[in-house]
Amino acid sequence: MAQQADGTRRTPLTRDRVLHTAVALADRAGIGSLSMRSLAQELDVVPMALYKHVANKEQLLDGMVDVIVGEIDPPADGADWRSAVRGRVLSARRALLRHPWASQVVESRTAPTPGTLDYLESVIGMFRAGGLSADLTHHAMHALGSRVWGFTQELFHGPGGDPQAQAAALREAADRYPRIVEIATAGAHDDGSVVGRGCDDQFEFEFALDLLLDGFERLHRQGWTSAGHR
Amino acid sequence: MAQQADGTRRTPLTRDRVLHTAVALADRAGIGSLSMRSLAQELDVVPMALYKHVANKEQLLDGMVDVIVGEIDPPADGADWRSAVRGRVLSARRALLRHPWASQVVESRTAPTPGTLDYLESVIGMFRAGGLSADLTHHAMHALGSRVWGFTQELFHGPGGDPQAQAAALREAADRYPRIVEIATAGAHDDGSVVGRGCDDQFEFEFALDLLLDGFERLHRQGWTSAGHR
DNA sequence: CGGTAAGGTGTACGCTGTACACCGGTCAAG
DNA sequence: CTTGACCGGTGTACAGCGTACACCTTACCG
Repeated sequence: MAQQADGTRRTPLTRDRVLHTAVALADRAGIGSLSMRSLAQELDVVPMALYKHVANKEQLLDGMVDVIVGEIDPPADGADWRSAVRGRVLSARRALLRHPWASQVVESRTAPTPGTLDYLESVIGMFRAGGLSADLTHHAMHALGSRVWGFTQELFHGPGGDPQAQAAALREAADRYPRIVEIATAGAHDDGSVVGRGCDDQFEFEFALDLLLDGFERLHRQGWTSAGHR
Repeated sequence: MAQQADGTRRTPLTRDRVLHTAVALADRAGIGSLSMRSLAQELDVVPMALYKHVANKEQLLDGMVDVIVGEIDPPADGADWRSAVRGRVLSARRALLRHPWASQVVESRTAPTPGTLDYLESVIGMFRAGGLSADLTHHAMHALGSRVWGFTQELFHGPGGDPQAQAAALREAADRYPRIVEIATAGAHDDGSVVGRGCDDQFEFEFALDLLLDGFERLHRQGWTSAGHR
């Protein structure tokens, strides 16, 4: 045992190795083909061996989330709260985009992981250090929602197939959904002649993020409090 | 066949009956216990019978989404775009909240359903009727993201267990996550003595929605266009 | 009256997560 | 030096899932 056929000792399983291999496998093969069995095979081990390092699959996914959260850059210091938050969130976005399955897994978590709590604690700290009240910060965090993670909940982010064909199908339905078609083409590029590649996700994300941060700043400056609104 | 033991003719299966029974079952037993087998049993039919009315489970979920979308009130007319959109989105929220599993299922859809497209078409129409440019409307829709459905992507919306115990655990970790604890209690109620029931979701949702709508209105008034920003 | 199609049935397959018993190796205590 | 406990990897097994496929009954239409 702990020996391979050729007699060389196998690098032992650890929780870390399990987690990082799982992340790599999900990156390569998609989250859909990550099963306890496929992961075990990847680690050249029997499926049940994983359970010595991870309580169950849910906890495996929790651990994977924390691996990704660990890739988020530390807070920049010396910046005003607005750009500090902005920068951190965009860093989270970069981390999440590196792993296409990540947003889906983050969404599916039912309880916060330790890494998650650390991250939130730190983002909240930025608002507070900037002088925003605990009250406003509370509502700001809710307003950001999943956007703190750097992703917008896209309506229909799925594989979607060939975008060319999809665009064609949409144009075909232009009499039923004229405004969707109009909106889908608007803002996509300067020449609106082709439906083409769709719109710039990064731009859309920053647009919404800045809109929210602008709102927070405005409310902060005018000393807004939730007291009068409830 | 098509007879029950007592000889009375069984009401025949239809796509609609399948869909509505599925919704009711998910409401009652939770989305987690909705399987093709459990749904079949509910309909007093063999599992494979469902496949004569629904291509597969994904399409079943699509159909269930459209049932919920069908519960959204039609647009109010005669209102300015801002309150028209607001009202419609809040109606969507009411529909979604009636079915706790709905937001999760909506999120999991990979391609838009017909009902979904109708709804989006109509919301877009409200912005356009209010005079917003196709460009601004495009970005506005992206900014709203899943909020058009009336739900914020909550960080960790899970069962979470006893909130009392959860709050106690959080307070216990107050030295590790002091700002999270502070923020969790802030804005929850006027007397901050108890962590208690958490915060008012409805308020949080409307706060963020109004912040965004305010932003759209401001940009609209100043004739904003995305051209200069990219 | 007979053929066709629609709809409900039964069986079976491959996949999933994971419970539970087992067992070899390492290491500490007697 | 032996013994016993524990840690970590193994093997088998089970219940549940979605669903492919062949079948059979019934309703209807020419």
